[in-house]
Amino acid sequence: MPELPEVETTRRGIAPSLTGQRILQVTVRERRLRWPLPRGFEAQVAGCRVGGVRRRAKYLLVDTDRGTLMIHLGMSGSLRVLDPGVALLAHDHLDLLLESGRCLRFNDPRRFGSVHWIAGDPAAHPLLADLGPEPLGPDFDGDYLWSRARGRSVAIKIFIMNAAIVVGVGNIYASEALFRAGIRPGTPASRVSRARMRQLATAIREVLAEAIAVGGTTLRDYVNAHGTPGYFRQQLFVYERAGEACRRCGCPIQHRVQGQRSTYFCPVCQRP
DNA sequence: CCCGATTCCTGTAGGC
DNA sequence: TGCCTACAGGAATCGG
Repeated sequence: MPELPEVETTRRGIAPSLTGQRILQVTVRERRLRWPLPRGFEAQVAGCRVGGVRRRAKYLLVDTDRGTLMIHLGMSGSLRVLDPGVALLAHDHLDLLLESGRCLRFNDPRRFGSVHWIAGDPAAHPLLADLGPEPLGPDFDGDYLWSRARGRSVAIKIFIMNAAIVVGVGNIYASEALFRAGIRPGTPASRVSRARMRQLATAIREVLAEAIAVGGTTLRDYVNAHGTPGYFRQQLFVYERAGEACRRCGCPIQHRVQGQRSTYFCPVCQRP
């Protein structure tokens, strides 16, 4: 499931094939995505020239000379750059035909993903306007996390998965970062010390950077722009390892449901 | 404001 | 073998 590292890997994969290209044709096969694709979308996008591809949180922003195409991969979405003539698969919802002859194809079985056309300033879009800082950017550190956690009783794992606090941290990397920082996922955010918050911020940055370096995590569906999986799965310490031995201390990894999400932790390495 | 619950969707896995 | 159910989850939205 695409979190920040998978989205960033996708961005790096598609950007060289898109930048400078004119979008010749837009084909929509399924409009019922997370937000329905409006009529007229095709006409707005066709004919645009791509300036570059950015990422904000888990959104991909394709900048063009007329506006910005914003794409979210949801939990099962993928974007691939394909040579002409590649056969359609189930859930291939959108194609952008490029002047190179290749095609950017959006596939999303569960349709939690979305595609928006933004005519104006992307930063002002309602889905982007209230987002917290980028975890790999200059505005994110332990002191920031600690100050935002004042008066918050919510569990620290829920807290760091809140995009208004910090973006891009999903279920996998939240569990992994909390393991590295030695913090129990259920600890109230306000009870995490400033020193621990600094460790947590460092752990979040490190786990995301390491995952990006190996192309992200593939559990089931995720593939990058070239159709290949990511390899961070073999570096996971706790996620989906319930009952298995902790790689640091050997104790069995525990599993809980927290905020309707699976959470994993080591009861020894992550003391209450 | 804060926080927990609900909702969207479909492929997969497990039980019988 | 086949049917049914539970589960996976990003994030908006709603209700308390």
